[in-house]
Amino acid sequence: MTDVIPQTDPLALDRQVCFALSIASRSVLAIYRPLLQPLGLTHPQYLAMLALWEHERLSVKELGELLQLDPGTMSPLLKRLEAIGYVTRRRDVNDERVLVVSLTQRGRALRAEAEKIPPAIVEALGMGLDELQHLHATLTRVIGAARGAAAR
Amino acid sequence: MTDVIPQTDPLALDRQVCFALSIASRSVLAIYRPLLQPLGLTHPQYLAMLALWEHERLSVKELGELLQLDPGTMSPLLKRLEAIGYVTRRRDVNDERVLVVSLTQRGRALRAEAEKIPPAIVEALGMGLDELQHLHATLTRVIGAARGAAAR
DNA sequence: TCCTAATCGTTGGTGTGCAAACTAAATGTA
DNA sequence: TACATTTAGTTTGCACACCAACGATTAGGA
Repeated sequence: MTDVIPQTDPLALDRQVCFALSIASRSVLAIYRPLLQPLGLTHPQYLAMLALWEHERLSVKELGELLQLDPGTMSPLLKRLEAIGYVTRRRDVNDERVLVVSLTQRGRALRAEAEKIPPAIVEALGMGLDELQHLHATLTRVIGAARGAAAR
Repeated sequence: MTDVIPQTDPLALDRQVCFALSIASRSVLAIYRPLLQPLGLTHPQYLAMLALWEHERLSVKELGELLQLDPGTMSPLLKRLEAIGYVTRRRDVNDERVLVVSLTQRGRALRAEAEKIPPAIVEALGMGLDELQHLHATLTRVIGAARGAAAR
């Protein structure tokens, strides 16, 4: 009972879940930033690399679906990854509409560096693994609920 | 036990908390968007209005601290709110460095419209209030942990 | 086969977020 | 009082994130 005065205002800033969600997301990204900088990656670029380390080659559309990002967001992002030299972008031979993104040798090699990041984050956050797993589960439920709402 | 094959790869995309956090944040914001559009507000602008409905008048610095946003982000955002006609921006008479942001009549009146939003969100998400409160508490812990890490 | 519709990615516009350089104003100190 | 320092906002540059319009390609149907 930290609040003597009951918070009844549904518009109180510190009661908004969306507000907590934005800040939490930005705060956690801020921890990644210095760790990703040596790799030359931003956080969305890092997520794209994670997807490629898992799948080796993906179309822009598939990557966008995995990361839940617009093609208009993916397109320039992938061009930057290509400019750095971590991926190649080539039209599919069987369907000239689709652009296949593949890892370069340098992109594949980067994985070894990236493996240091998750433990560094956990260490920096100072939260237990069980707690983080629980958070992950909760967030997954929110994502499901939000996507359900969007579909309606 | 949905996973037959144990997920041991710490770089698996769907195990990253940062990934879940980004997507959850964006997914929830997507629910706000159509609700805020009639008010002519983006989500960050909505958060600024929440702060002003609570405090009536705030300096740019104070607003930035409340919303955890850069002055470089606040500055153009507040100009847009002024252009719409919801706030005024005036230099403080006692200290010409600080810019005081205050609500206009229209800005104050908007609150009545905004009151419909939180229940609409809860309804759309279809999650229980207790569940949302629990999420809020968890996010608050993450924010604290992340801010602690940043300070180190 | 020809034509319409659907698919895939790109481009341009707007609005954040963050960092760094900059201006104006106030503060503290010699 | 004069000057260096600090503080508050603005501006610029870059990278998302989303939307709408567009061009190229493919698939489907008359």
